[in-house]
Amino acid sequence: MDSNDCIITEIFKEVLFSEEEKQNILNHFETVQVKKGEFILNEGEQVNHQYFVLNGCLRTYFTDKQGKEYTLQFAIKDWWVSDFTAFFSASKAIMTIECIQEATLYKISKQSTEDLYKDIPQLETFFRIKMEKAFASFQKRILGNLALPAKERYITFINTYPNIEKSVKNYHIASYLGIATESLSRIRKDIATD
Amino acid sequence: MDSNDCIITEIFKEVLFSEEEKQNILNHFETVQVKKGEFILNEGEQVNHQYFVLNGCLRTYFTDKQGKEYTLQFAIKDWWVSDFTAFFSASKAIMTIECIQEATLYKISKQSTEDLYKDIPQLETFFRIKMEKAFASFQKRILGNLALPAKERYITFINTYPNIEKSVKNYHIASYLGIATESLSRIRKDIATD
DNA sequence: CGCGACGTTGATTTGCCTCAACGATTGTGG
DNA sequence: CCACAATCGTTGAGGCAAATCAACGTCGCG
Repeated sequence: MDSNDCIITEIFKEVLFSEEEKQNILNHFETVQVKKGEFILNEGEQVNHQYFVLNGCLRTYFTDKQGKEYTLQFAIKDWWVSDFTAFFSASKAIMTIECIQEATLYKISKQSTEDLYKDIPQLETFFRIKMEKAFASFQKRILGNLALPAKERYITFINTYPNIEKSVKNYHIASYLGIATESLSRIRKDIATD
Repeated sequence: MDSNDCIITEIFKEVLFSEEEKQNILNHFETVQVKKGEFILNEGEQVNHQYFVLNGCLRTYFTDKQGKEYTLQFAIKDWWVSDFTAFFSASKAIMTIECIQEATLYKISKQSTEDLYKDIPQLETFFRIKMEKAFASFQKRILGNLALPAKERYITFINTYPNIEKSVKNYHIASYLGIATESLSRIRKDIATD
């Protein structure tokens, strides 16, 4: 029961549950281990799960017709990851999720998520608030993309996600910022010579 | 009671309530009438309310240091509007909300929203799902801004929001797309001569 | 009617992309 | 553990999409 408590507190740090509730929650989660270079979701697949990242790093990206990749987000410790647009509407993925640093994940299905909402209303509140924060961060990103030039977007990125910066390749960051790897290289050089 | 039913069904179309619940909900809402050119929120103000748009049109925009405006979103009939980032965290607005076409709004405070979540769990579900959809549309916008050139973004916009297009000035659309008004003008010309 | 707001057009500039080549670093098999 | 290949990052040259600056139509409204 000790290690179970551990999982629960990892995922739902702020929430308190009864023993019965804990057991109920645990029955819906499954641990997954993924290696660098593996994919937990491919474009076109049905999206039935969301994942909580215990450790490691993943990236969610979109691939356009020319094969260019655009990173929507990185996920490290304590983040949830999925193609949420598809997950919420129980439809097919338009995104790919790649493991870029060996990771341990807790996996839960959409059905389980909804069952838990019914059984434990606090969980619906928990996920609602998570959503609100994710929404806010997306809003910030949209404004940043509209209002800031590439250099400032890069600076904002490394300030906002100092932990992620260490785990990912520069070309991943470039694809997150929406610029070419060469441009990022020049920006870095430019910043270095201040 | 008839007109009250009307308000409730306007806002929460999909949800069914008891008479008691309806009365409870109504006690928390207030009708607001705003004229073109008026503001329902200014940058720096405490954000305590969100608004449901019954009719008319508003725009939420961010202003940078140089005074340039970036439209985050338009709101027409059936949309909710606020500086949600600030609303969720009960903090100060970084956005301005301007009425660009005379509008009727239903207004509710953050406190009231949370009280209603406790009294009527269906409402928390309702708002959670709203959030999920808003999150999905923001995700789409981020990817569009990263992956598409200005012309394609404009075409996507007028296809996605044909109703909004009629209500707003071209320079509002330009500020939504993140381009100069002159560029939008040239894109429109370009599209016209196909 | 005339003024101000809005939209268009032209000329020029600029930030970033693309293409190409070349260092640096990492990983792997002998 | 080294050698070599593959991957990743950097640099340079040239091009393009969109910004900026400036001027000029056009429309709606007091």
